[in-house]
Amino acid sequence: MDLGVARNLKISQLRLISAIAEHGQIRLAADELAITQPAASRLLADTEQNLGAKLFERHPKGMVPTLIGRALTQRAHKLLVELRDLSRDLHELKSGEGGTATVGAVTGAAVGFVIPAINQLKATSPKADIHVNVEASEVLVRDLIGGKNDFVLARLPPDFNANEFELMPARTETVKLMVREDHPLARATEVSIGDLTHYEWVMQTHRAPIREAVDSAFLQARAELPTNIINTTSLLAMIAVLVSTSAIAPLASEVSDLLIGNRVGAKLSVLPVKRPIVLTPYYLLLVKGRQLSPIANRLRALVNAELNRGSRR
Amino acid sequence: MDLGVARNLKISQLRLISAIAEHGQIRLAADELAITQPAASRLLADTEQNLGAKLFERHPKGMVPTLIGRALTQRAHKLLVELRDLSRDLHELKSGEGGTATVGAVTGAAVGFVIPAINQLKATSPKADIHVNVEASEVLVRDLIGGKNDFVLARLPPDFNANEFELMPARTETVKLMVREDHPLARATEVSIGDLTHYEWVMQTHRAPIREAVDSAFLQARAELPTNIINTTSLLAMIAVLVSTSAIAPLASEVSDLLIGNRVGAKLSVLPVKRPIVLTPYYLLLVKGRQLSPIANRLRALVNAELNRGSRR
DNA sequence: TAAATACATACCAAATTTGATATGACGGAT
DNA sequence: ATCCGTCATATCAAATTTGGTATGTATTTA
Repeated sequence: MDLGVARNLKISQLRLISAIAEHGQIRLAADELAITQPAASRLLADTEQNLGAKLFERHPKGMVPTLIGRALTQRAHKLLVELRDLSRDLHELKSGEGGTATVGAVTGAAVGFVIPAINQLKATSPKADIHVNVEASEVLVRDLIGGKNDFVLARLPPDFNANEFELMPARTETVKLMVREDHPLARATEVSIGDLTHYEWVMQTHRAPIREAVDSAFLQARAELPTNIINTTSLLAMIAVLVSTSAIAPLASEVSDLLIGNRVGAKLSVLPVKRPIVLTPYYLLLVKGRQLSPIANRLRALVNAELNRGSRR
Repeated sequence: MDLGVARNLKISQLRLISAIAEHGQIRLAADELAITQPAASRLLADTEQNLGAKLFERHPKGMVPTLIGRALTQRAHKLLVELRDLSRDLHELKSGEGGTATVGAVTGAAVGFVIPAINQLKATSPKADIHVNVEASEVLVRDLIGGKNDFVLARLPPDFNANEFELMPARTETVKLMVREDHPLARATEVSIGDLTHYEWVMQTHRAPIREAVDSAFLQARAELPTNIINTTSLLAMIAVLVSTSAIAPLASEVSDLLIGNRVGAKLSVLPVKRPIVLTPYYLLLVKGRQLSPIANRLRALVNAELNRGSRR
């Protein structure tokens, strides 16, 4: 991974940047770092030279971040939080604490299989510490490899080696284009993706599989991509936009089915597009050779059973 | 901020840890860092000594992360991504690029005011680059201070200094307890929070304001806290659990209103609790003295207008 | 006008880092 | 038994870092 100018940064520099932004004075920041004011001044100057940018404007009564300084301060803060959490993780793991089951799933799989399995597990073990991550496959698989998820229901991104994983029965996921119930196109008998270019859209940003699947559908239809788009990952925001505008939102079919199904009954409709928009299949993935906690193993077995109950599509 | 053992970490160590985990061999990791294998071996050994933990098990054919090593690898990766993004930010800002409007809002405010304002902005500037962060207040305010959000609709957490902000008209947010439409308690005329201890719950983890408000309501009623809880931040997961179990989910009243209102019409009900569960008021917050981009200023004005249209509560 | 406050620069010395080469230990493959 | 591949250790030297003290500059305050 190319870190650019950040490759030479030091944690002390991040701490200084963050402390100056917080206190507004380098003298106070120096105190926090337990160094003298001249040492802090030089450290800041060195940092600015390394980065090639002025981070703070100097004033008689202290310092104020520049625009770049604000951006850097925000990043520095995130980094420091991450470092603190790294220490905490380390401490907890050394103590033999921290036993949870963490399962990751793409949205459809979360709704269709993971939640039911968790509900079953909770029936017998109501106090089990279960965490559900609903994310894109790339994030899920990377986190699986990185040990953050115990197992995941996700697609296998192309640049990952399938041999590293145990894969369970495949599932195919499709995308439904949602609109509000009284949308101009809600009662259309059939629409082509190309007809939808000039509508408003609300969806995740680029690189989300759903977004790529939608972009791909436009390209395959040789149609222009939409440009009137609100970017958000929040389902809530999407629903709010859908019911108050003529926007279109692409959602996984399991999500769509949940929302407009009898149990929830949201007043949304699915556009009948000529060619279904299909996402690549997803799998229950585990890393070969990795041991799971007993609770994670039980949850995996329950998810597996849920997958096997439904017929293949 | 106390970084614990992480205070002495170096970026080269993070890169090494991440590269070893990725490649499985220290020789290949050394290649990636452009250092010799013995240098990498010593760097790893020094890192393990500093952290007081073994990160990798050595084998004749390479290395495998230990449990602690997996956790560290995941953190290291996050840190490296953050550093890369720091460099990218810096590069973009130096080039005069990167003009967006980023608004943060708690869930109710997002639904009630931000989405409508964005819809209006989009009507005249459909290609404006707008980002919406729906998070807890503490995250939003911290990110506001850190420059990540241009402005936010959030509560002011107690340990923040109100004088740093421009505050706009206050709003009070209440929590509604949601259940599926045919829940045993759905038609109750009145329930006490204490009656709900032994039901299943699905909600965010501790420290989320909604979770704290719910915990507080139980404590004020001198009732036991529920223990049968599924932890998730995903609204989708909550809805899925609600419609398939007898679980209760606390949601902001604006979210609740959106879901069960005429426009969405989800088959959920609100439990009529005797004492309303109230969250602290939230505000439109900006940092004093900070300049916003023109698009961010316009969005703020529109949000302000939305706030002023509704009557005070 | 003098004092106080805040940041900047110069210089110094000790400690640490950084990366190399040379070589050893260990386990697996042939 | 030998060779190969991978990781570990020892040693060295150059460069860099780290933090200090002393002092300077600029602005504000009393």
